[in-house]
Amino acid sequence: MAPSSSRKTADFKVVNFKVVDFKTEVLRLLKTKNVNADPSVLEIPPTPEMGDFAFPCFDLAKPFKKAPHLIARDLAEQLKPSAPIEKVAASGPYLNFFIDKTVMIQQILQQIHQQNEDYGLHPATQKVVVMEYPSPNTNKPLHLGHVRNILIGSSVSHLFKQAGHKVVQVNLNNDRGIHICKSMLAYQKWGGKELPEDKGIKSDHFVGKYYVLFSEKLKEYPELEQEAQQMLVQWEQGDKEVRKVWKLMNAWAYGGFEDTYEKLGVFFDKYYYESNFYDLAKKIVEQGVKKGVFEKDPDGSLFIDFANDPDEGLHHLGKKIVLRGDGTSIYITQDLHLAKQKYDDYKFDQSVIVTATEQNHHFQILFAILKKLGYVWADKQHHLSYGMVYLPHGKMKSREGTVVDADDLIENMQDLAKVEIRKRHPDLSEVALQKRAHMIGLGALKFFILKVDHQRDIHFNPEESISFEGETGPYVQYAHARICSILKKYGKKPLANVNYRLLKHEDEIDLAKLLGRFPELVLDGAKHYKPSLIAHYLIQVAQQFSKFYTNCQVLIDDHAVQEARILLCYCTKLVLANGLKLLGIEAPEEM
RNA sequence: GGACCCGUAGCCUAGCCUGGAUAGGGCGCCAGCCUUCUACUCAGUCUGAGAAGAGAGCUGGAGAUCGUGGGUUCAAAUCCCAUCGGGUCCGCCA
Repeated sequence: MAPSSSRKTADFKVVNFKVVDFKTEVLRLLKTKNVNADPSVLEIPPTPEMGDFAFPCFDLAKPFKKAPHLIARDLAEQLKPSAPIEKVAASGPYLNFFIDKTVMIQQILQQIHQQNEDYGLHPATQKVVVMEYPSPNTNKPLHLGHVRNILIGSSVSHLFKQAGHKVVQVNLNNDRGIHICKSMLAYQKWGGKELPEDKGIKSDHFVGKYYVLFSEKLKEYPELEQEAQQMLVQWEQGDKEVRKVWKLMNAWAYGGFEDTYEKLGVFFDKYYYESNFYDLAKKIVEQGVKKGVFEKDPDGSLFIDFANDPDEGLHHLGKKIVLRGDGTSIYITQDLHLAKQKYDDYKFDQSVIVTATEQNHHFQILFAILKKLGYVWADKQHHLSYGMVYLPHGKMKSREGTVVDADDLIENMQDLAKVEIRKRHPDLSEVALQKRAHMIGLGALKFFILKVDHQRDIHFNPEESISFEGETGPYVQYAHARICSILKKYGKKPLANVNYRLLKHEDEIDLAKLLGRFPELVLDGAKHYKPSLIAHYLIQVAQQFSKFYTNCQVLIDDHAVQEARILLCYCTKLVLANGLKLLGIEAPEEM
């Protein structure tokens, strides 16, 4: 059995920094002329020269009985801006607001400096979110699909935590069933007393080897299918010998999984085991029969038929068996139970399950059934699904052995990173090289996968991902390392009370404004389950930083300017590090 | 037969939920800038070529019928309908 995770969910720190909300100030000013608006209508103008916030006047056309551009023009004349709003100007149908740059930059940089690694963390909401992923089968090692699953699940968990929610990360081990018996049978027949350590193979790969062997031998001995079925019956009857092999091989699988989880930097708060509840699951179905949700087929199986449902929108879901005629449970039976179990355990406000899009239909039915069963929490479930991951040579296929193994992939990425690092640092020690290769290799992989919207298919390109240029993890990491190098040269602790008036170059202003948007990006990312928003934001920050750095020298003789720019660098570094952390990526001090 | 997802420059991608100002990035391509090194010519300077960048950086340019057709709207990449192309699913497998 896998050890239950020793890691506790992080405690929540109270965010108590008082921030001047510029949007509120803008709305307050508008209200002086009886214009009531919601913060969400305020836009950010396409270019900074046009202002900091824009209020579109289209909606006022009807009540004011005037053309939008005239309303904007008149309001611009009538409104009397006061600090921190400097100016109001009409631009066509838009009313643009200019905030005092010094005040704005000071607000942003001071907040970042004060909150430090908590910048981006929102006040606790008391909302409990259960994240379930990657829920592997224990008959083979984790593959490329699991990698995407894990990266999304883990990153969304981080986002929820930063948004102030309490997150419980759970992992269901699909540890029983015919597929498990297949690898067990193959091991019994052809494995001898062989142990993973004898062969020097990672233990989960060792298990996977016998799963593949089963498929191969099946061509020669078709009766194996029957034997595996027989083994499953024996397992259910508690046959000592079968259970012994089962425990042994599952332990090997778990050992390997833990290693892969650790390499990917993920931890779980709770493991569920299908074997613990597969036969309890039928109870929930029995209750459904009493409620009249499920019907009985002549052969004894239980089903639900949405085709006759009063809700026409559910008709396409069709008929679904929920319990076999012999009383044994199937996939959906167990998921019904697990959903309830998770609620009983955590009383969640939201439950998220991460799987590939091929299971969309399954979860539609699952959620529909839970609703029929009358659970109040049925609507609090979310299926977070993701598209395929393709490799340059084509789609991965588990049956044909072209599947890309997670461990191999990780190792490959590290090797690619090593080559890049060696090019630049021929004399770096082996230990340091290994450490950097891990940071950069994994950073490249994670960033490449997470920057793409989860619904899209990905064509993973290892060489492109590892590049230090373009929209890549290493590019963002590099920006971070560069700043660390500057701060090191500076040699002192960056101060928060600098002369903010000196940060007046447009690249300085743009960078500071961008940094100020991080907290809202965290909320957006959590709301939409989209780590990709963070990835794209980080690219923007890294680009803007490079631009600033090119045009504004930091380490210069003018102490006051130097201090101000150092603070800006320091805050940029914090945002990059905090953002990368949301993606599960390390921010290296040197590369 | 039905359901869902995707379609944005040669390639990859953001924006779509919640309609608004020139559809934002990246790769590749073209033209430049900064720094260093190497080699060559030369008295030296200028210039040329190549390589590189712990400032792996920056600037500019070319490149888009937002799959197509219709509708709603003052306004559509965004909403609605239809259609085409790609993918996934519709199992008493998981």
